[in-house]
Amino acid sequence: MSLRHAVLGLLAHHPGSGYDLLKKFRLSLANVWPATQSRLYGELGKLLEAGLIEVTDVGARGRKEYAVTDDGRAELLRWMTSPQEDPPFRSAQLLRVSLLGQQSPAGARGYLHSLRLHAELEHSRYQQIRDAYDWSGSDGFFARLALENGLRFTRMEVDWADWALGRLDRRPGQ
Amino acid sequence: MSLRHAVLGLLAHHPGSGYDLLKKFRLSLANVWPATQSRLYGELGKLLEAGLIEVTDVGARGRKEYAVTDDGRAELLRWMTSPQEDPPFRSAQLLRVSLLGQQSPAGARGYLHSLRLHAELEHSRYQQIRDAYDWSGSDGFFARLALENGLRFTRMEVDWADWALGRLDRRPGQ
DNA sequence: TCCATCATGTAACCAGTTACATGATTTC
DNA sequence: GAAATCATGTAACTGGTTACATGATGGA
Repeated sequence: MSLRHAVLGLLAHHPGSGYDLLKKFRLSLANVWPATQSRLYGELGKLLEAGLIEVTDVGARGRKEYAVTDDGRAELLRWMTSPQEDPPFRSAQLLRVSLLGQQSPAGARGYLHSLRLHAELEHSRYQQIRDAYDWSGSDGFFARLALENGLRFTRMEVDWADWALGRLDRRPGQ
Repeated sequence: MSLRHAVLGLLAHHPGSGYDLLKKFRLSLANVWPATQSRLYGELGKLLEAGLIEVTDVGARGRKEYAVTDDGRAELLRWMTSPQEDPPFRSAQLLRVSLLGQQSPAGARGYLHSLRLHAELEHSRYQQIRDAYDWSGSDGFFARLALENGLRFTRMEVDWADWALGRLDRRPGQ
């Protein structure tokens, strides 16, 4: 249940409409917690019903501006220190690796290669983001931390794939 | 839609009942693609209906032994080279980091500390698994690759947390 | 005989996806 | 006047969770 908290966090930073939030999800939060438009509006409705946000303004074209309530801010802080309720870790990539024994040796090698390539592309994508922005503002500080995590993660994936490919080559028996 | 492929992969390796599979999910696959009992039985039903698996034996206590069909094997191979249909990446941890600006500086530091601690515990848990098993068999080869990914990931998280904490300390202005 | 384990399922609910639907306002 | 953008929503479906429910069998 984290889309809820992403919304609370964004609205705590600055009030806005569903449409405004959607843009933030497409930009800064896309690599961390992507959200679809329909889901976002649904969650805004639930948040409103639960009293965690409120409508502070209704503008042109039916635009509703939302802001967090005190209850919402409390819920946000509660969640901040509750990592135990996070969704369990799942990785289709690692699942494939685990099941690679069902593949031909060439297929297995090919998959590890494609993982390596993908990680490398992601890594340079993150590098571009890093180099394109000015992170000195107070706004960008924590986004920069998250980005660094992405950079290091993709770097790790490339290194790991190299290690795995090496081990596969030196594999005893077949 | 990957529980489906986890099941196909396990059954392709060796036929078995839902109960058998459940044990494998609790042991080897728990860190990669956890599954609940109810979901697993549900998926077996769907797989059967779709003709990707078949019942090869009915034993005591209503035990049904399943095996993959040719269609199932084909589907497994198709999925193996289709990473584009994987679920989108989401991380509640990184979402928290991104929203850490809503916290007090002490709260932010505390959260990064707790992340570091958690990563360290996970790392030593993986180390214990690595040291407790004999990975030389053909069976364990790919599981060992997945485990190494976990080891490197948790290592990366610890290093990243240290880097982030250092940056937080040296943060200009407040 | 009792307990652990084997063994399978259902029901209610929550989170997320894709596709569909509608209409107002601004800008060229 | 047409097109882009602003703006909000609904419906059908899939995947996942927790909790509930039931019963057989083997060994102490």
